[in-house]
Amino acid sequence: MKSNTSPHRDFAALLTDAGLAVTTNRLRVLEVLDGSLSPLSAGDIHRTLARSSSVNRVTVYRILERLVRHGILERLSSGGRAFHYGLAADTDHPPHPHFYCTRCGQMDCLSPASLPMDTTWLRRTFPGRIDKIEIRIDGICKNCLRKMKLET
Amino acid sequence: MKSNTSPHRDFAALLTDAGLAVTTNRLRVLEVLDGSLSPLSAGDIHRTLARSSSVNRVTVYRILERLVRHGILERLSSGGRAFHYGLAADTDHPPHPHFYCTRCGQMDCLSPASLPMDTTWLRRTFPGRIDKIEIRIDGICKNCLRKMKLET
DNA sequence: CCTTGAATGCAATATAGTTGCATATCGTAG
DNA sequence: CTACGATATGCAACTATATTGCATTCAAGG
Ligand SMILES: [Mn+2]
Ligand SMILES: [Mn+2]
Ligand SMILES: [Zn+2]
Ligand SMILES: [Zn+2]
Repeated sequence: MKSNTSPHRDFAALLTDAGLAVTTNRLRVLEVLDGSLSPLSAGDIHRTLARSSSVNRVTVYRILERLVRHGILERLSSGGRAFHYGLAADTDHPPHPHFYCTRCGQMDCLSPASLPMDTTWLRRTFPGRIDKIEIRIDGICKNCLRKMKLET
Repeated sequence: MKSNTSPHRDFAALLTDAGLAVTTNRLRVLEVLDGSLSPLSAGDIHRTLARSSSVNRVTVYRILERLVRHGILERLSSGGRAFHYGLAADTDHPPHPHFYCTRCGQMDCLSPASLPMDTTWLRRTFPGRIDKIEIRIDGICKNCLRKMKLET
């Protein structure tokens, strides 16, 4: 029985299909990201993994890089200095904008419908190759706004 | 006589109006960005300035940070590791998406009309504070595409 | 099991940006 | 015009994030 509310995919198959070895570290990275509501930085992921068992942070960087290059993860620039990573868009997880809180560094997924946009003209007329379109909203998240009020 | 095709603004006045001291370095940073067709990284700007006279790179970082905080410049995340800076949007220079070439690192301004989008619903319903909306297209620029073909 | 190429760990290195503090410059009051 | 206080700049050290080289371990196929 496979739940369709909790979207745990078969990550081993996902890796195999991409021609990648199935290793504990790769599965654990994917599980962390799958379990997260929002994209995480390499540091976030490394800290999370390190709580259950030791992984080298370089390994985390290499896994992320590799999974991004195979289209399994997507890498988002965050408005801060660290990239954030999330499961790549696919049929039941369409591309969407993200919100980045410049105070706490938290990144959130927004609904795909929150910022509707038509890319067909751009894609038809742009003279280079388009690989990705990234939309990021920067600001202060709800939680931080509340904290800021309390502080004053 | 003031040209209206070549958009050299009175940067000294711009600084004064913002309550900032008018220094040679600040004027030179603004001139470099005004003369550039596309947003530049702090490193680009520093190299350009250093060709005519010596400036410390820390000074460039501090100028950029300050001008961004006063709304004179805007800071764009680039898909790579370095931020890029350009003159902030205003009435005759509306916000627009940017293209980032992942091969040569060049960033280009796109026409504001190239990716039309309606932000009103998002702005009305988002529970946090929205400071900026950034749209970036990543890919390979025309020039790099040509070079890549020649190489193969 | 064995073999082999890929994955991982670890140390060193790279890149971009930041901080502390001393000195130089700007803006203004006299 | 000059002097003074505030701020900008230079320089060195430092931080945060990511990458590279190389030795060791592990996964996948026979
Ligand atoms: Mn997302
Ligand atoms: Mn632009
Ligand atoms: Zn926040
Ligand atoms: Zn290019």
